[in-house]
Amino acid sequence: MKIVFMGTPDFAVPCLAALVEAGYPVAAAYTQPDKPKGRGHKMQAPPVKEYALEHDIPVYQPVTLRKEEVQEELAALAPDLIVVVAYGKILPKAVLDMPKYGCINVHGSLLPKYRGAGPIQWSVLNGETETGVTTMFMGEGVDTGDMLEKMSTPIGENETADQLYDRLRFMGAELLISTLKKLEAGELHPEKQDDSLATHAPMLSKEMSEIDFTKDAKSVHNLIRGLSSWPAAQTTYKGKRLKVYESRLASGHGEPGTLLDPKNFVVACGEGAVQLVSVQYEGSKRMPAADFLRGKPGEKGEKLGE
RNA sequence: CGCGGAGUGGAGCAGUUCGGUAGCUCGUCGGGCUCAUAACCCGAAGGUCGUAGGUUCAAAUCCUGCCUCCGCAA
Repeated sequence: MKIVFMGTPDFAVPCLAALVEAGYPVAAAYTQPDKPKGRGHKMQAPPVKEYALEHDIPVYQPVTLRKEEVQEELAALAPDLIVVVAYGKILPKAVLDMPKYGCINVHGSLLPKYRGAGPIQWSVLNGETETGVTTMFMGEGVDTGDMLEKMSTPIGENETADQLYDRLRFMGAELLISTLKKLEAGELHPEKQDDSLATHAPMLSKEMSEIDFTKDAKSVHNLIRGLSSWPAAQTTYKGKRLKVYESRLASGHGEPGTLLDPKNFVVACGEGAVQLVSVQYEGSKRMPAADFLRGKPGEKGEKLGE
C-alpha cells in the first residue's frame, strides 16, 4: 500500500516515523514551505521535512494544493492512501478523491469535540479531565470526517498543553498504525460524527494571553496551563512582562493580583490563589520561579498585572 | 542584512554610565542554638567576570572581531 504523508510540525513526526518503522512504503512527504523564522530571518524547515530528508523520503512543499500541476505531480505518485497529520492546508476534493483508500487524518482530540487547529490547548484551557486522539476518513469540512478509532487519556490537573501535546503525538502514531492495520484487514467501521456535539477549537492568539487575576484561581490556572508554552499566559511584574508557564492551585485570598507569599510566588485571584511555578521575565529565559525570585525578590502585598 | 536583550563562584542577579580591593540574595560545607525545622546565629570553600585581540600605569567596566543563549516579530 503506497502512502503519501502530509504533515508539518513536531506533532506529525511520530506518525511519519511510525509509518516508516512499520515498513509502510512512504512515497513522499508533503509539508509546508520553509519559512523565514526565528531571529535574523533564517529559513527554517518544518520538522517533517527534516525527518523525511534523513530517511530519504522525497519532500514536496507546494504553496497550494489547488493548482493543477501540483495535483498532477501528486497523482503521478499514485498513492493508495494519503495520511494527513497537522499539515496546515485544506485538501481540495480532487485530492481527497485521488487515493483508492482515501485520506486518513489523525486529530488531537476526541471528536466531535474540539475540531480545528488548537484541540489540545483548548482541552486544557477548558479544564477537561480527559482527551485523546481520533483517526478519521477526511471529508470536505474541517475535521468532520467519519471517525475510525479513538484512544483516550486523562489530563493531569497540573498538566500543560505542551506536556499533553507531547504525549498525544505518540498516541496519535500508535493509533494511526492500529487504524492502518484494520484498514488492510477490512475491519474498520467508520462512524459518523454527531454534529450537535461538535465544538470548535481555533488557533490560539496572543490576545488571550493576558492573565486576569480577578477570575477564580482555577480559571487562571487553566489559562496558564493551556497557553503553555505558546503564546504563554502573561502578566507584568515590577513593570516588565512576565510569562507564566506553569502553576499550581494554592490556598489564600486577597486583592486579585496581590503577591501573598513572596517566597513561593503565590498570587491572589478573584477566588483562591495560584502559585507561579515556571516563569520567564522580559529579556530573560524561562526558569523555575524559585530561581527567578533570587534575582528579583518580591514583597508581600506587591501587585502583579499593572 | 527585521528589531532588541544577555553571558560575573553551583542558581538567579547587581556592579559597566564616570576604568582603580569581586558584591547581593540563595545554595553547598563546617559549627552553634532548638523537642524540632525549609527557621535563626557564627564561620568557610568556591569566580583567569563567554572568548580572542586592542587602548591604558591599571579593564568586569572603553574599542574591535568571534562564540553561545534569549525576548519581540512570525
